[in-house]
Amino acid sequence: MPELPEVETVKRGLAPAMEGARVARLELRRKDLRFPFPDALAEKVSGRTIVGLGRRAKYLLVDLDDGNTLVSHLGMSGSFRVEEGAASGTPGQFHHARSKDEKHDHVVFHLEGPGGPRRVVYNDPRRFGFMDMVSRAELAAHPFFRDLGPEPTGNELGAAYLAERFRDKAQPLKSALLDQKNIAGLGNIYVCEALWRSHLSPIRAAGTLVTTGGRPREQLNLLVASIRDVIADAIAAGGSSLRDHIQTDGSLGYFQHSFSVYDREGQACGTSGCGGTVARIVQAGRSTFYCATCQK
DNA sequence: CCTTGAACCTGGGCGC
DNA sequence: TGCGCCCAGGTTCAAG
Repeated sequence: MPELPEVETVKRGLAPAMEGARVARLELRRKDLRFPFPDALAEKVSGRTIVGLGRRAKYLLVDLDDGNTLVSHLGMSGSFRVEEGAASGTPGQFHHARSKDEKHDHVVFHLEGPGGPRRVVYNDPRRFGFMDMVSRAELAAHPFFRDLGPEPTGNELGAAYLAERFRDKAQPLKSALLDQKNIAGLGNIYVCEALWRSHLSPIRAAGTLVTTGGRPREQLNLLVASIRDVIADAIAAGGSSLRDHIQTDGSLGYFQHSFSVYDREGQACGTSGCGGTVARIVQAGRSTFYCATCQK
């Protein structure tokens, strides 16, 4: 499911339910997701208070009051949902408000706070997601985060920075933008969309956007602006929902209705005056959607 | 160093 | 209705 805008949407949806709440119990319904859960994860989280939620790249960060951060990656199919009310079987007026367990519910946060008891449930059919516990002081140096490039929404990302990263690179632009070491948080959808907005071909060598002197060419400025714009637009739309919900209340993001090329093979290119058709090719084993007529 | 392909896992869609 | 095949928002690791 999740690239940066989807994880940001999840974070914003979880914040009202989780921030300031106490974890009465963390329930792990299996011993692993993509990786085994760290030792005694349930015991370490149970009883702690959540002091804040954060996001870095595609990672959701749950800051606890003991200085540790629960790090959650949603892989391809992970999602969170919030359920107000007490746990099943607990006598009380909230019982009716609680939803049924669903297939692939792997982790349940049983929370208590000013708004009453509630559950936050992590569901992940493919189990490519994972959770880990890292000391906040060591977060930046942790292997998950150590090599990540800048966030596309921040000031660090600019044409000069990308020129430095792309210089002399024969690697296709598509792959260079998917590389989390260059920019953190972009995935298949938003790379395709940003390249279309920039009129740049996904096949083109990344180094061709840099002069021999190492200066960014004008097209690199356009690429940076396109990346920023598409990410901002997607966050504003609550992310993209392809096969399932993205928002924590079960509703859908709607940026998928704004796709210009992603999953639009055979459809007309929307670039004004272009007249081309969206094509699908495979790069590094993944689908790339683009218009060969206007993306050079 | 670089690039590609397979692997991890389940489910949905489509053709027959 | 069922089967087989292909595809899927990510990341990592082996191989060439």
